[in-house]
Amino acid sequence: MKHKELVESIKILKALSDETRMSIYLLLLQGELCVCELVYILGYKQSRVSHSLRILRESELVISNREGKMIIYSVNPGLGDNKIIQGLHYELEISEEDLRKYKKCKREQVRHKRLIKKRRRST
Amino acid sequence: MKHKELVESIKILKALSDETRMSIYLLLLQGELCVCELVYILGYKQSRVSHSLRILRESELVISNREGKMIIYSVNPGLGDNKIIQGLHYELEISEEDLRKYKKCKREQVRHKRLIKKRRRST
DNA sequence: GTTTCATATTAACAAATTATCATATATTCA
DNA sequence: TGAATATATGATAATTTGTTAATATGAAAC
Repeated sequence: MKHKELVESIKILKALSDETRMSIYLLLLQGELCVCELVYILGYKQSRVSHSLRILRESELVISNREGKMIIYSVNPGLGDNKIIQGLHYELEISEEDLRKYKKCKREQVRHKRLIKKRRRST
Repeated sequence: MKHKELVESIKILKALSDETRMSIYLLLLQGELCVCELVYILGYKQSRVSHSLRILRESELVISNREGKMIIYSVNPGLGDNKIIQGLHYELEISEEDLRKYKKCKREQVRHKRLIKKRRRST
């Protein structure tokens, strides 16, 4: 049925037609991130990020993988040959501020430090 | 400012992330149409079509031109080199039913008959 | 086992969106 | 001028969406 494809595409468009979710998506385009890194970079409440990620997941724009306590999100490679997505990647760019924060997050190794925090505290 | 482009793109995505508006847009991709033709094809209330067209107009996805009593809508040719739009055109297709109705509308010359209706009646 | 940490989920609420009805505007024709 | 036609607009109710606070889940450390 042709109509189903259309509904799927509309779901993708709707998922990205929100600044919160678009910011997250553009960040994930830089590389995979766990939820706490996204919270760190964007400064949003954790539940806000989680809800947004759920919608991005349900539209199949992103995928997730558990790694221990953390859940790592990344863009769905299966959508690589979708022309809408390709156009989007060509046309849109992460904001300068988000990129700056992303780099800071990586420089400070936010994810890694969380992983070893417990260990340090217990010694 | 980079951010403004992002907001503009999100506006386009939002405008198309609705079945009513997407149907209208895909129909206009077939060729320009007046409001009464869209109402004829889609079977929606006239105000519903008008409101949808306004949002498509405000996001600059479509343009309008008055021709006498009628207002003719068409896709904005200015967006031709937008990669998102290009991907959209590649990826999405009008539904079979809408296409059938579109052809019927053209075959029956719905627009033209409206224009001459008055004349005929007055003779 | 309990505690801690990362994330998801639920519930509640305000804000935004959608479709419709009724009405207004603008154009043509007589 | 006034009637008829095509479209736009405003107001409203119904629905959906986005955010938050609070709570639940699930994994790892102890």
